[in-house]
Amino acid sequence: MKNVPVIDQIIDLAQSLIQTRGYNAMSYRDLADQIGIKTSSIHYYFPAKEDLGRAVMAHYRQGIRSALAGIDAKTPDPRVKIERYVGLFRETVQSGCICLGGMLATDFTTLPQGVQTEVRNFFAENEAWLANVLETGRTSGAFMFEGSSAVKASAVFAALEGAMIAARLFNDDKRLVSAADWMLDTLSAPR
Amino acid sequence: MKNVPVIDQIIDLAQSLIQTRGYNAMSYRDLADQIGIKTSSIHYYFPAKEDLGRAVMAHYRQGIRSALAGIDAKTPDPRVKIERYVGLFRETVQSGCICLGGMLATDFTTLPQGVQTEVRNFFAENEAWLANVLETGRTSGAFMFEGSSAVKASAVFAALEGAMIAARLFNDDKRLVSAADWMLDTLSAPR
DNA sequence: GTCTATAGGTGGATAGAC
DNA sequence: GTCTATCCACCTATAGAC
Repeated sequence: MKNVPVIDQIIDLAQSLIQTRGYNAMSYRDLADQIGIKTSSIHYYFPAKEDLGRAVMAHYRQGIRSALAGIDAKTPDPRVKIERYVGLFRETVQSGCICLGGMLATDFTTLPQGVQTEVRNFFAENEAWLANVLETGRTSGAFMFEGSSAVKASAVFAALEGAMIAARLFNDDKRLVSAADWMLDTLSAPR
Repeated sequence: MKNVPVIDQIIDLAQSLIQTRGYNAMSYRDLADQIGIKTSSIHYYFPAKEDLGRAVMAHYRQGIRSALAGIDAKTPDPRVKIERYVGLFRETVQSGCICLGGMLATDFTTLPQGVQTEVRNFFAENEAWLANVLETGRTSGAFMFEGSSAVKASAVFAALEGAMIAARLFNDDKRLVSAADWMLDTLSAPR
């Protein structure tokens, strides 16, 4: 058994609740009751909900950053990279969640400004990584597409986010897989 | 000036607020204040929030149904149909909203059961229409793709929903257009 | 149908004891 | 650091006058 610091328990549970229920349906009371502390203890670490929201999104971004670095370290093949990237999404949807970024993007207008910025940065970061993979793949001949790789990357990322939302809606992760397969197929050079 | 019945004002405003802020961030007080009535008057028409939620989603579905019938009546060309369909999404995103179905799909776990059912039906209805257009297009040679048209339709719909969310996030409706262009391109006969 | 008044619950947040 | 106690704003919902 590990002795997980309370602050980490708060962040982890808050992330999970936001991914499942959304920002506005996650409350200090939910967190306190499930962790077994009082709401005032959470306010000690995160005086305002905005502080907690930013911390959760920052932690999530750091996790993605590590995962992307791991993918880059394990394979140079752009196609395999995308496959592994899709694997990250599949893990999330299999646990009954959608992406934190996708959830907060729909909650966007109700978010404190500091959280809004984190959400936009999350999107930009994913799209930048994808754009690089796509551009590398096009150069090597693994991929074939026209136009800006950045524009294509944003379309790919949005398609995955949408597929994730639909997959959870119907409790059917094949929706994510088939959407990803289609994308990879159309990005590949014709046989 | 038209004399819009109060019940219609409620439904219209509730729809707009949910599309902008989400189900849980839309309140009876918001509605009452903006319309200029009291919350108890809204409860007269919609005793529980679930009743209002179902009415809004049902009204939205009816609007989409009319729009799809209008598209079907105006052109038999599958490609043009998709283009007009995308036009519906663009109108929404240009008014600073995302699709009601997409919003409620992320709010899904917090929704009353009756609203959940409406959301699933909304997705199914759009996908069924898309599947039919895709299948017709494949038969006529306008489209070229492998596998089930229903599976492809769900991927197309999810991609549009995701693109919409991202387009609003960055206040950039070109994101929706480029995603739609890419889809139409890959559905068309190979280059 | 619309209102006043109110109930009971939950939201984020703070002061101060320990 | 964690607690008790409390604040006030907001939420959905209902009873009953008009």
